[in-house]
Amino acid sequence: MLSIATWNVNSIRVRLEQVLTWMRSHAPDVLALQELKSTDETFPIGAFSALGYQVAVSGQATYNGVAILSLKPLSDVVHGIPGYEDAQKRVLTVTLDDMRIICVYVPNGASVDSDKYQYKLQWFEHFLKYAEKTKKEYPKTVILGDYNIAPEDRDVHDPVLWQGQVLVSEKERACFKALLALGFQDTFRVLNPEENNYTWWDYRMNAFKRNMGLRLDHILATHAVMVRAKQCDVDKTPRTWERPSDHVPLVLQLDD
DNA sequence: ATGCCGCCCGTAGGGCGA
Repeated sequence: MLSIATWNVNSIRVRLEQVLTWMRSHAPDVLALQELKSTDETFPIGAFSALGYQVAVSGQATYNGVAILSLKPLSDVVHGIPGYEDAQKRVLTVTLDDMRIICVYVPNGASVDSDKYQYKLQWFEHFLKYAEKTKKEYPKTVILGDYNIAPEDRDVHDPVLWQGQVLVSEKERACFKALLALGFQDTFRVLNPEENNYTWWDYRMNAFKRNMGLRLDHILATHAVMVRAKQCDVDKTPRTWERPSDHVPLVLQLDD
């Protein structure tokens, strides 16, 4: 078994002990992290190497920042989307054996009438080209992280309330569908066709207790990976801890 | 609803996230 997980931690400095606790009990082979809000210099590499993990990190002060932790050796580390200049650190790619792994933190978009929404859509066009190119070079590709898109109405606690809003809008969903059309599969949805589950709950309004959530974090995989996929599960437990991230881990299990 | 909560920077309160 190989387990591959993703978790938007909303500040690695604040969440370090929770991440370490979770890693000790789950022992993921690979953990992709988003929203580090940490520079490369302040990222706690030593804490993860002490658990036996190799670390690749693309940090940024205050906002964004992504990392990949792996028990197996990582190689061919690529920062960002090649050919697309972006000061925001949102993409990190590594190779593990013959598998390419892309950790992604898709822009939030703020609101559909904002410049940030336009940036999100434009950014995604570049990301689509990168995903397509990567899949051609690596038949076994996994893209995991915080997509900031709820793909369908069943991924939204109140689709009527959310209709047309950022994270749910048709243009954003078209971006996600374009990724699927390239040959990537939404592992959670394929393996749990009937399950309603979310990966993010707002800090406000007691949203977690009321299960007012969205499914924003995803692990996408090409067919050559999907044939090994056994389970993909949301772990809601860390959201019950003191001072949690607003996102929870998502874990994909692959047969050997 | 210019709201709610949490984090960052920096030491007040605005920017940002989702």
